[in-house]
This record gives sequence, structure tokens and C-alpha cells, in this order.
Amino acid sequence: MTETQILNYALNQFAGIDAEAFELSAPYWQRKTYGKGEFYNEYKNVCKYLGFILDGVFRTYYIDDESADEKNVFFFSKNQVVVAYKSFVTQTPCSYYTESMTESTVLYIHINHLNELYGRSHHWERFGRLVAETAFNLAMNRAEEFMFRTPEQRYLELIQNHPDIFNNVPLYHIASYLGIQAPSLSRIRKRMVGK
Amino acid sequence: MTETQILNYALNQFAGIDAEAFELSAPYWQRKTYGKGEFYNEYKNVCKYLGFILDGVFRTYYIDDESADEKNVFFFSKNQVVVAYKSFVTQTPCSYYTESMTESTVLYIHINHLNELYGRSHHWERFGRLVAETAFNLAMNRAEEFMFRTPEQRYLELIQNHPDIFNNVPLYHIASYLGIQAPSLSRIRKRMVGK
DNA sequence: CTATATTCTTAACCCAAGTTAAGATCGTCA
DNA sequence: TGACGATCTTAACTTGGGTTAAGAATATAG
Repeated sequence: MTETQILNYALNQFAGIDAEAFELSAPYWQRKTYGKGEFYNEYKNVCKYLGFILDGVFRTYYIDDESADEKNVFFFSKNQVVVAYKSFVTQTPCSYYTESMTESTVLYIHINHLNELYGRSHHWERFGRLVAETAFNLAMNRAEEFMFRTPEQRYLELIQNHPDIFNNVPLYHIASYLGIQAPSLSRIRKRMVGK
Repeated sequence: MTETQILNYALNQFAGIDAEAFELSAPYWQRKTYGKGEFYNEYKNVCKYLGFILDGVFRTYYIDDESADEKNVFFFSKNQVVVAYKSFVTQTPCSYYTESMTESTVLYIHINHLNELYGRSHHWERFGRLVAETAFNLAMNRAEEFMFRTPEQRYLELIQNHPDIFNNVPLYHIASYLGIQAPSLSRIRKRMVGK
């Protein structure tokens, strides 16, 4: 399959974008590769593009003024959308950094073109709504993890539900994502032995 | 002002719903009062209505199977929308209870009628998108509070940003919302004296 | 295959929240 | 007003994560 076909298939799966609707968008998609550590979108930048990850892993993180260390907020991997959602929909500066953690390849589309597609096809309107719902679910799941689960439970659920992330990201990034320090994650892992 | 006028004004502020668009919806809104402790929507129920709070305060909470105690997730108060968003948009059973904490009055609309309005007017489509964005912001803010702030910081920010909630809700509900136990909140409050 | 950098674990000590139970305070209604 | 229920605080102890720094394990490159 070509990259375009992969995209077409994924958009069809995600939002029922059919061949005709996909054709409308075809001129607008562009391709970009990112090196490890390269930014998809930086702090204080307005996120203007919605990306679809053909390959690679991205993280969005927050830098705490006080503790000065990075806190991982989301991971995005292969066949997922990558975007700084709030910044994208409101076109305001982003509070986060979104960075490629590996060599990555992305197909992306400009917000203006996306807005144009919304007006041209119900399929794309539907796509816009589903992206909103996906963003809501991501944020809500994250809130629920912290409200209802202990760090140990979050760790176990990450292994269960996102082995793709767990197996491709250094543990100190996992710790940050779980909201704890690296030594605490080590203690948790030690505790688990034999359970 | 009549209650309908209050609603009309609020919807105009929120999503630019004009007189004509509001007229479309007028037949669909219904009014209901809730007593203290009465449920807007219960665990395992599908949320079928989107409500606008004329007066009162609601809370949505989760019951932890293990600890068996209630964890407050959101508060909703006067002039806000109350809805179990995920359940509402997906029409699936809700994981939460949403309960009135006071005598309350709500104007509500059925999801079928709302969907009908989406098709009939761009103003209402816009409304739907803004509700989605509001829900995303609520969830994301909640996640950020837990990821980036200490319980003490969360407490201070709640007082600053939501005095309306803080002043009308017992402290043990506040503690639950902050993700801590009542004795911990007492200790935080004691620490604060003199700061 | 070693040297080096990166990542992971461990140890020791600190501190804040959890837990449980008792007691103080506040509100409300008979 | 006085008594009850609801709410809030306090105390004593436990537990688990934070912090810092050192060392072990693993990857990577020369």
C-alpha cells in the first residue's frame, strides 16, 4: 500500500471517509519526516496542522516552572492523529511541547484546508466531530487515571492497554507519564516481582 | 426576565444562538426541579438530556469499587450546562452518578431534538461543537490539575477560580474533588493560616 | 571489544497524605 | 433553647512517593 492508501484506509476506519470525500482532501495532505527530538509543535506556538502518524512516536510534555522538569502528558503513535488539540481548535499559543521521540513520518493538513473540507462534505464534518470526541476521551481518560487510580494501577494499566508505548519508550518517560519519579517507578516494578 | 429569556440570553452568549435559532428549539425545552440528593443521571443509565441550570449545584461522582467511597469529578452550577457528556454523545451507559446537591431548577432538551436542530441550523451545529469543546476543556483542566499541581495548589486555585463552588459545598465534598481525604484538607487549611 | 553515554536501580532520609477514631464545632428544628 | 445530626478538626500512626546521589546495567559508537 502507498502512504496515501494507508491514510485513506485509516480515515475510512475512523470516520467513514469514503473515496469521494478523500479525493476532496487529497491535494491538501503533505508529508514530513521528523528526526528524534524534533518538534511537531513548540511551546507558545499556535498549532496549525493536524497530523496522521505513518510511523514513529510523539510525546507532548509540559515544563513545570517550579520543578523545572518535564511532565509527559500524551503519547501518540503509529496510525494515530497527532495534534495540540486545544491550540489547534482555538488557534491560540500552545502550553506544551510536542516532540518526536523517534524517526517519524507524518501526513498533515492545514487547519484552513480542514475548515474548508468541513463546509464541503458531511463526511468531513463528521471527522471534525470525531476528532473532538477523541480529544475529549484522551483528556478524560487521563483525568480518570489520576483521580481514581494509584501510580501502581496506572503502571499496570499502561502495560496492559498500551504495550506499544511501553515497549518503545524509556522508563523515565513512562514514570513522568504516570506522574511519578523514576525511583518510584523502580520501586513499583520491584514490588511487582512475584505478583 | 422569564426563564425562557434567561435561557435565550445564555445560549446567545455561549454560542451566538439568535432569536430565530432559539425559536426552533423553543418547543423542545422542558423544565424540571430537583430536590437535594435527586439524580440528574444515574450510574449505568444512558444520559438522554442536555440540561441548562437555572439554579442550583450538581455534582458528578464516581464510586470506587475498592475503597467504596465517592470521588467527585465535576461540579456544575448556575447558568452552566449539566450533562454526562460521554454517555450523552455515545448514548452508552454512564460510569458516574450526577446528583443535585441543592434544590435545583433545570431546563433540558432531548438528544434527538438536539440532533434535529443540528441539521436545521448552523447556529445549532456551532452550539454542538462548542459543547464538545467545553467538555474537552473541563476534562483537560481536570487532568492538568492532577498532573501538574499539588493538592495544596489545587485547593488555592479552587478558592480563586471557583468561589461559587467553594462557598456552597461542604468541605468533605471539596476534599473529594481535590483528590484527597477530609483530614488532609484540614491539614492544608491549617498550614495556610498565616500565609 | 572496549570506552562512553544513557538508562535503570538502589539506598537513606524526608515529608505529605492515608487511615482510624475521637472530639469539637456548627446548624437546625422541635 | 437544647438536643441531635452533620460537618470539621485533631491526633497518632502507617505508607508510599520525593529527593539526592551513588552505583549497576544496558546501548552505542569508535
